[in-house]
Amino acid sequence: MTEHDAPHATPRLETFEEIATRYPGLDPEALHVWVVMRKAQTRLDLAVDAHLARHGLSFGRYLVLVHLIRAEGHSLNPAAIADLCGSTRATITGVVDTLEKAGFVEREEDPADRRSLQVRLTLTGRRFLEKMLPDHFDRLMKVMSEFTPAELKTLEKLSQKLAAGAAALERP
Amino acid sequence: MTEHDAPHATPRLETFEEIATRYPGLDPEALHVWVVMRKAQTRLDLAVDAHLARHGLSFGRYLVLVHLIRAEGHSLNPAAIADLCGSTRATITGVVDTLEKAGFVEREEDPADRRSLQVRLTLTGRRFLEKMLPDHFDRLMKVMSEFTPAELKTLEKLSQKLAAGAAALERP
DNA sequence: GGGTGGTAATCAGGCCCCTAATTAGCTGCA
DNA sequence: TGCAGCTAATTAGGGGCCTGATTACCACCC
Repeated sequence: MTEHDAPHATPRLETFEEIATRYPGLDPEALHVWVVMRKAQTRLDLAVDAHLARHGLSFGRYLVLVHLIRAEGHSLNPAAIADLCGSTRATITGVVDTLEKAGFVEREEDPADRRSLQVRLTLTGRRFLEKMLPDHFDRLMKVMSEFTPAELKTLEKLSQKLAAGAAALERP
Repeated sequence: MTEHDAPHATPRLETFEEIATRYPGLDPEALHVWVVMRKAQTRLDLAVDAHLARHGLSFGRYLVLVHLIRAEGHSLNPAAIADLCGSTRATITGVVDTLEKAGFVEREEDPADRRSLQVRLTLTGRRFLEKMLPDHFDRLMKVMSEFTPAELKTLEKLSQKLAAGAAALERP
């Protein structure tokens, strides 16, 4: 009746595993490590999001705040923030809206160019960061304390190879 | 005038880096590796999403299709799919809606329990996977070919430690 | 047999981030 | 001068995934 009632009639690939085993260039060990690695990354991502959410932050909001506190005068324009965060100006507009409502940043007109503006961390925002960052660092250090110094070096090297390999996903 | 005009008047923590260096438990090397690692993960995530998007898939849709093709009878109920994908039933409802519109899956009533249903991969869906998976595997292998067999083993081990460490982010 | 509690999927509404279109202002050149 | 083309930020609208409420149904137990 349906195709899979007669699997022997045609040499059809029936499952993911069959396709995998028949794919000539495939290294099962490499595929296994890929899956383990991606699962770990997903779990870490979720944990980071949940951790930041406890402080009322999304990752995007957190990143903007950190770039602002690092910046000269705790102040940047939206375009610069977008570049530093690797996101778009439109996204930054929304994130800054939220942070402004929370009182953590404020927008100031740029007298030299009326198209432009500066986003400045407020005192409230700075105090908030000073309060949340120790917990943040504490948790990061607890994650990283799984690794010996030698493993840290290895992790860094492998991360760089991974970033290089990501380019292979982006090609034609 | 504003607080930061008089940085010497109060021993205030002014920047992320200052907070970091003053934080007693902080290992700068570990923090550096954390940042390198997270950037690599972000880049990989974006690359995977872009690669799947070229096939018209989100990661969620891809995952549902893969679990279906692996399943007995290419068929699962939404609750099982949600468990396998690590997402909620409500999310699966939406993903299955999209896949159904594309003709890749169909819903069938479960005669034994009228609350329940089966989501089945259609022939169209299976053919689609058979066509896209070789490209998918090809790209994954290109990513993983950055690593020697020994490095793969190390990567697996470090990934597992990372997943274990993620728990440290989740605690009180 | 009829209510009570549990479970299946779905709906309603929200958050985050994206792209494309829009508005406003700058700049350089005929 | 005035206009063409660029650039800044925003708005409009959409996609993906979430939580919490809702609807329909099963199953147990009195």
